[in-house]
Amino acid sequence: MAGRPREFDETDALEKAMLLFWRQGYESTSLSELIEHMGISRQSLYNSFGGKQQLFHRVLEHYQQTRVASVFQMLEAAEADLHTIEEYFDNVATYTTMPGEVRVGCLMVNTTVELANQEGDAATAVRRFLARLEKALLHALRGARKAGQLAEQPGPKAMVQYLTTVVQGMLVVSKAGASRKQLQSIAQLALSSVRVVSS
Amino acid sequence: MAGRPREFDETDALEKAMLLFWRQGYESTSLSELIEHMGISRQSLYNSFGGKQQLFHRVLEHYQQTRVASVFQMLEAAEADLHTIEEYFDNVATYTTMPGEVRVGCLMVNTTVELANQEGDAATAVRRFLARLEKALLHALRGARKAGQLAEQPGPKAMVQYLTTVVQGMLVVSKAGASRKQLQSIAQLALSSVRVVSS
DNA sequence: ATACTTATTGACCGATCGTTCTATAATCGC
DNA sequence: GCGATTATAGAACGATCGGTCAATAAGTAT
Repeated sequence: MAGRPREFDETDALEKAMLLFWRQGYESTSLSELIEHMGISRQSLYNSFGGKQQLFHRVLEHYQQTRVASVFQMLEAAEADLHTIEEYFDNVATYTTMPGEVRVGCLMVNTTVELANQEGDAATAVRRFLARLEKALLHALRGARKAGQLAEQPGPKAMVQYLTTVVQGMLVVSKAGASRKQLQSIAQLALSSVRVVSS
Repeated sequence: MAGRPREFDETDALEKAMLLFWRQGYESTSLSELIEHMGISRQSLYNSFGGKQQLFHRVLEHYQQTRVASVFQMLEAAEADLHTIEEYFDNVATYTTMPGEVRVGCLMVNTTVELANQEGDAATAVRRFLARLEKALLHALRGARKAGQLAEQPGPKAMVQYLTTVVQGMLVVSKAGASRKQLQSIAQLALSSVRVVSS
């Protein structure tokens, strides 16, 4: 038996909550701000999402579905190779430096820095995300190796950890104001250290 | 004319406040926690430091004086070269993964992610720090160039931005649980992409 | 129409936030 | 000793925090 119908779209509300958490972080975002920007009442937030922590958890899921799922798909495609990884790095350089936008960086990286050492629900989510990214990059690197695009040294696992580290560094310096050009130069350099030396 | 003397050492109190902010971030650290760990009264905090924001500003200064000044000195020494930079990267890998310790990362990087897009006092401090680090690395890179340790490409400025990016990435992944060995491998790889190719 | 279920609204909860006030204590110059 | 000055301790400030309660509204099933 159904009761009164929702007056808002849950995904819309999640999206708006995400934008707020993304900009301000978890602790700095209050419930009052959330319900205002989500356009729902306090009670509706609790009915639909359970509370701040659980809303944040849903937000992290929503972020991954809407912002990074396609990237993972790209990196994990059968034909993925070094060129795919180059494209990914260029995306990072471009997306994080959109002119006129506030530098919000990456929600997962921001959350890592804010909550990774608090052993909560978000910490494990963030760690899973990182493992997932490494897995996707590893797949693309294997494709690159088959295509003869990779240097012999170092091994693929070391390469993966290196590339993810550089990406996270890029997202931090972009928050500090690095330009798109600078980030692209950084990406170039990172990739040159895994690319096979050739003429 | 002097009044009643202080019952605490200001530097000691700053150090204790720093450890708290370092572990928990700015927003997540309350005045009640601060005065408890600093061992002073609420009013003394306001008398001596002016309030939470201004205390945090003092803490950032204290951090740089006690934690990074020696590193800058090292990198900016007249005889600094690629070996000095290697040492610096190894320090980063070691310090951030001390066994048994909570992964607190670097206070300046944490603050960058938490407050860099809020245009406050901390944002400018963090930006100045980053510029300072780049300057120090640039000096060491010039020494390395003179010693014939550097690759021709890319230019020193691009190298500097690249290295600072990798360092910040290392500090993020260390918070997510990367091991010392992994960080050392990452550091190795970063340096190999600026080192001159030789036998 | 009526019972049941769910959503919305807005007041309200105790707790804690950063900050300030008040009163007392300890030191100085005189 | 006596004001002047500064530090301390603790209560108290309004505001806001995350979270809940009670009343009302809007649907469905019978």
